[in-house]
Amino acid sequence: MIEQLLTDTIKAAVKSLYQVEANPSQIQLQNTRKEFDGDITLVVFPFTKVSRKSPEATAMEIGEYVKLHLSEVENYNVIKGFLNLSIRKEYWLNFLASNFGIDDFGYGEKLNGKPVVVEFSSPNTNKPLHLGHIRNNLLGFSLSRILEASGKNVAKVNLVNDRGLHICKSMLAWQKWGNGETPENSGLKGDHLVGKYYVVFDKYYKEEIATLVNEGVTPEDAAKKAPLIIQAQELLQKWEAHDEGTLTLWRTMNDWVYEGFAKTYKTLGIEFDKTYYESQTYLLGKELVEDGVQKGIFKRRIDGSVWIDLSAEGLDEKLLLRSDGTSVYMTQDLGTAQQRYNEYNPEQLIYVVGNEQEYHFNVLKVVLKHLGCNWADSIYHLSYGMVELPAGKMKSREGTVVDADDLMQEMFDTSEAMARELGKLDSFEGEEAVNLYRTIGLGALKYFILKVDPKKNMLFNPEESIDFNGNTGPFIQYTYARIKSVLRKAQDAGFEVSFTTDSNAKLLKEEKDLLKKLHDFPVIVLQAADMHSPAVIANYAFELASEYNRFYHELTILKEENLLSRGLRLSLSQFTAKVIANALWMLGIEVPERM
RNA sequence: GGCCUCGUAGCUCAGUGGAUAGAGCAGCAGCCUUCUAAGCUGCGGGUCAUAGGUUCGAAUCCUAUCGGGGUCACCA
Repeated sequence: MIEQLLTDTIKAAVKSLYQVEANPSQIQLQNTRKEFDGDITLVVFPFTKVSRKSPEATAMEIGEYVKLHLSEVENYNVIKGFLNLSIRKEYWLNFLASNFGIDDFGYGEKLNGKPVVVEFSSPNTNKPLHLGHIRNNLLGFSLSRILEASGKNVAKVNLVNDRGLHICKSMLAWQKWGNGETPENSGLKGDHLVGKYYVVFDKYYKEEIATLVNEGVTPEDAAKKAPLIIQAQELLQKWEAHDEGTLTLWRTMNDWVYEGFAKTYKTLGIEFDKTYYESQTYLLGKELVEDGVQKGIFKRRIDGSVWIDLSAEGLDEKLLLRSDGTSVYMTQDLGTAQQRYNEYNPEQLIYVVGNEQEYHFNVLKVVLKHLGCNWADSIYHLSYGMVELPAGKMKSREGTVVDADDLMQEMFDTSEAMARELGKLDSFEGEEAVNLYRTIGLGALKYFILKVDPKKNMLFNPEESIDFNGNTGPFIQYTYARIKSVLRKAQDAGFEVSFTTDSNAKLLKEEKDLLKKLHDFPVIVLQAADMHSPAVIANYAFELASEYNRFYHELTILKEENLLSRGLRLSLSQFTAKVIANALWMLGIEVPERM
């Protein structure tokens, strides 16, 4: 790569000119800004101390040395403290010739290292998936693919939270008010049906609290003493005591939910290598806690509850086991972390979980360290912000939750309506048209969510967000489809798309800019894997597509007189299409061959 | 209140130590005998929350303040 050659040469230049060994961090290379001549720019301010000369004079000296000693550098110019280096067109042409046939261009070398385990989705079985889960699922899936592309061995795992008080609430409500309703006899999707009874529980629970408050009970006490919540707690105890009737109902209702989830995941286009269920792992956590009590790491209070005091670490006291012996969230997570370590011995253990659980993961790490698990440092919490609606936070009780299934359907419908309006569907028939608007609708949704930095809260406006123009997934898909169309026409006209560079080929400024953009792709992938951010890939994909679209305007390939240029442009187009497809693959977005 | 986090154009977001801070949307003005106008070109729009500090250089790092969000449960 040219960057390495430049770094080495600049290092030699500094040594020869100023008799000083240059620190790698001092050699700051960046892409030259569009408005200046040159391709790669060296910031020379860091060297003015050793050169004892003005920034301009220092840049001139280094520029002269580099031009003389590195044949790839054609020329240089100096503006203030910036040394702009022009790279010979042969370098770019060779880069294109040697890479445009490589299918996995941009992907890192496949390393046979320890696996990276990525946990994402992690749904509860008491309600259907909503917009917040969509952000989680898309981030987790895309992150897995980026890591995979960077050469890692990735295991995508899902941890279904299928037990706990919240599930008992749905079960209780169904027992009381369900009248035997099933997905079959109601036509409701299983997860939606169970979610309905979760809401029913909440409704009657609220009523009971209100009644108690009217009788003079404080709201806090009312919330604890309402008959429904007590019955739900009893149900949880029966569950943990393996009561057969409770277990049967629990299995039945969970199966309904899983059937619903499977459909949602399929529509969203994500899958997992392995799915864990908390009902099968929480006991491991209890064992760990008992172990900790034996070793004196945790303390058991008189009422039977188990705690750890983390005030020395600046955290609070934390409950690890309830006084009635049932496990809490932390108990389960300790167990699943240990299990994952045993099973995978991972290089890194990534959890894609919302930022409201940052405290939880800090505690998890510290508790594991108290237990002597040095591998706790390999835990990384990819924390993402909430998705907000124009009206504010999503609240299930107020019915402001954007349901995942509804949202995707709406995206499909809108993309179909748009396509019809633009006349895009005219040459498509039946299933092909259906697939197209699903691909585009999903592309719009995925890109919209992934282009935002994960750690930030983001706003989702249902009316305005469904956009297919500008910085959107469909724009990038459109660019890809257009390139494919060009290539088809060229091939039909008998032009060879395979190409070897000829130093006589013209290389326009636009072509060079596009090549530079493509040239950066492998670095972008590594960067995104490092900072765990699909947003880096998404924004790159848009910039690349924009660059090509502007350039496309000038193309007129099929009318071009100069055959050499036509060959260059066709291969440049093909290469661009491949990089776009690779970038979109990492985002989990499909590319349509025509649209 | 303690801790964490965010604050960039009317709106949604990039940029996280370098040059004159960028896109898209919205607004205005143009461009379809060319491969596909889901596109392209141009115009207007900024005290990078505020005040200090660090340095050759700060939207970016540090401190304080203001504002939004999160968290500090025998919920998950």
